[in-house]
Amino acid sequence: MGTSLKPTHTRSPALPPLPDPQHVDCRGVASVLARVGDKWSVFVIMMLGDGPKRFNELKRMINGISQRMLTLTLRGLERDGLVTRTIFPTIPPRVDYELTDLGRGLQQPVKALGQWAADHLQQIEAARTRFDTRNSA
Amino acid sequence: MGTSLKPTHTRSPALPPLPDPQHVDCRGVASVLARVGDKWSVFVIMMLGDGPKRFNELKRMINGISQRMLTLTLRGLERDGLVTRTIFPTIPPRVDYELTDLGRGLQQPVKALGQWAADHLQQIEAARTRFDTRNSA
DNA sequence: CCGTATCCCCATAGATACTG
DNA sequence: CAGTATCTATGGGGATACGG
Repeated sequence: MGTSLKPTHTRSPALPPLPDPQHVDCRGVASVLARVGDKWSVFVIMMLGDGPKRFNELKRMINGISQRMLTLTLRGLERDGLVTRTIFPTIPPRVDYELTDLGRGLQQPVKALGQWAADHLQQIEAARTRFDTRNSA
Repeated sequence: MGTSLKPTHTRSPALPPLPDPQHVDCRGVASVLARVGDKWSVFVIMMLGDGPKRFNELKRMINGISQRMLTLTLRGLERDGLVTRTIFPTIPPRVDYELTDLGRGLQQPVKALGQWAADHLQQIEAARTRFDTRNSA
């Protein structure tokens, strides 16, 4: 947004326009990035890429996630409108989670990032080893 | 939506090949995503987009970051080979941080993600409000 | 089967003070 | 100017047990 050019408080000569984390846009964007950086969210989003899944189905697919964390992660994604939660009042109960259009949209940039990460993992790990070696010596 | 018309859940008795977070690739990718999800890393990477910056220059640009956090963030980025640290043994001392080629490469997918976040922030915030309203009632 | 509730640990962020 | 050192506190995340 090109927010109006209000000459703020005339405090400092010129405030940086974009990089202020307190700025609304930055904070909003950061909150989305935080979700991506979330330990489990990305995995869940990827799992749901090929159709709806049930709770325990997801739990089994994502090896290592606790029931609690899966619930919290799904709630967070649901809250952000990225997945839908559908309850089938059967016995035993059944709940399906499915990506929304918004969630599917997020998949692309996330995949791009994941692709980049996979492509450069070698370089990064090499850099880490080098750094650790230099520093531990 | 267009997901293939899977007749059933074809419950595979075997283990899923890709989505195991314990798998090396997944963990590696996750570690990169974690860095992106880091509260400050993305800001720093963006700040360095237009040339090298000094420590306090960055600190001033990123409103709200503490000295400690900036140091830790920069160390992490340096460790991953995303930024370089150049010391000028002058008085007073001067240290320049600059994006490496690797770091510049990471900028693109990150920008794409940031762009998506900015584009859909309205939708997400609306979803959050709706969810919170429904749930608090 | 699908969650919520509780307890506990420790990793991390912030504030502050000090050094090269 | 550019850090390091130290302390504290907040909360993320795992394990477990119980409820609908």
